[in-house]
Amino acid sequence: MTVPCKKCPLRLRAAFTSLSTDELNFMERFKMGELQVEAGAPVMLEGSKSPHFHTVLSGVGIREKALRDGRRQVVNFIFPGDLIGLQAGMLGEMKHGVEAATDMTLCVFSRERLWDLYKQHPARAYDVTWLAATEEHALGQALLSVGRRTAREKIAHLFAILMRRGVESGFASSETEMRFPWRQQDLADAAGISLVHANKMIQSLRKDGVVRLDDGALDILDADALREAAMMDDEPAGEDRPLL
Amino acid sequence: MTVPCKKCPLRLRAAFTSLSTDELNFMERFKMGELQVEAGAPVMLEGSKSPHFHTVLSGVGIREKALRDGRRQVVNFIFPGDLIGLQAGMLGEMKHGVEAATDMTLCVFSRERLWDLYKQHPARAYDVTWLAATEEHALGQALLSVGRRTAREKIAHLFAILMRRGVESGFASSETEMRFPWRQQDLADAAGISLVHANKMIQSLRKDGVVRLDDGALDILDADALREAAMMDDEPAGEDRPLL
DNA sequence: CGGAGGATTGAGAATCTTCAATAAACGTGG
DNA sequence: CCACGTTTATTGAAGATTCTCAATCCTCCG
Repeated sequence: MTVPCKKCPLRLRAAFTSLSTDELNFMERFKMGELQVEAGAPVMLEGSKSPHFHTVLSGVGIREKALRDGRRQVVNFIFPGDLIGLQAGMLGEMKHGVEAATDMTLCVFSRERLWDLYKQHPARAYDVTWLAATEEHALGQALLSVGRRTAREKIAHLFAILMRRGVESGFASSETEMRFPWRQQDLADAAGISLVHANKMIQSLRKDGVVRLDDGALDILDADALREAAMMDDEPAGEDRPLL
Repeated sequence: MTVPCKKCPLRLRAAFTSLSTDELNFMERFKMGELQVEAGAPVMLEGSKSPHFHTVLSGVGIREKALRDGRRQVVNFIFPGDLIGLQAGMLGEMKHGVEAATDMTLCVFSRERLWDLYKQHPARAYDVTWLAATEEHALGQALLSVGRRTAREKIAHLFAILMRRGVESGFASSETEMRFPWRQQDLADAAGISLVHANKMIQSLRKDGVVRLDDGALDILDADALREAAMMDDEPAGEDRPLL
């Protein structure tokens, strides 16, 4: 049994802007169903040409790309409310793979009707572009980090970013604590460093009392120290994020 | 004297899709003027809140971000036809700076009227999203490169990507030769390596007869060797790219 | 109990960075 | 036309960071 858009639990969160009744009705016809994916399983494969795209209803995952010899880069982390597969919708095929880190449930939309959305609901089309621009911003941040931060700064930055996204999306259980289903290998591949070295940087942050990370949970012990270790310039809190 | 959209020289290129008369008229009212920027000068500053955004009519440049201590990452290279400042339009402020590498001339659009575009010309709104999605793809590629390629592969990959963009946009003078106004420091900052090491990797590619780079010109001497050195999987040629 | 996946640690090896010096190219003022 | 300052390119060498290899440990699960 699928959740009707009118009762979408994500929409209750303050972080998402609200839709008119008319728009909700459209979305409801737009929505083709739901998709369940198990932790560890692929959601979409790099290069695939799915006729669908998705919004994450619950759970988290990663976006990843690979070189032909297998070297892997985690491009981004996925949280509830994120749009998946827009690239396939616009560009014909997925330019990265998506993998579930926890069990995930996804809203399934028809790629064909994306065009109807643009024609009939320009405000929602605007939202789609907003999401794409935000995604672009996130990738730019990641690129700066991977290109110019030291290994320790990269790991600290990842923790800071992940926690922020967790809080914004409601995935985190508090401002400082969050379930952490990702492997150290995922962190290493996101930071562009080796697994061994990633582990050593995590140890360093632990030793200095900046974060705790065990039993699949992340705990920010000293937020200021973390920002410092991550070389972050404090950004103002994000505005409301559109949904679907 | 500014170029009317109807006579936009870029539109003549096969790589750009064509607009209806109606749309051209709209674009003409949308366009507020032209902007000239000298080589080396900033086009937009990171964090700025310009009421305008732009399409590049001629010339090339770079997008860059910086850490607060000055470490710089070149996020992307800009070619004719590229959209600049969409982020400021959607997100309120520029998330990266833009700098001219050659003299550039830009089309100036009003940020406020972007919304009118969405309401009145959904097909063009779709194009804007297409451009954003393509940009996102490019950043994903860059991230994979910076995170997982070796220094030599990174430099080779940059040459390959730059040449491809140059050819697609008409900036390159042939399939293998292109004016190259960027400094080695820009390449290093794009690859996420030091200037000294970037220079050594360039030397290595020269020594192996892969590229020539001097007098401000890049010459691909052996395209296959370049793809090999860059660890590229050959992508099919890009489809038509929308303009404005 | 045995196997698999993940985390941890030590150590030598490589890649890459920083420092430092020189060379080449170019525009400016005299 | 030349001297000079500025910017960019080039090269060598020492030093760091980061990587790879390899072993151990731990937890979970059938």
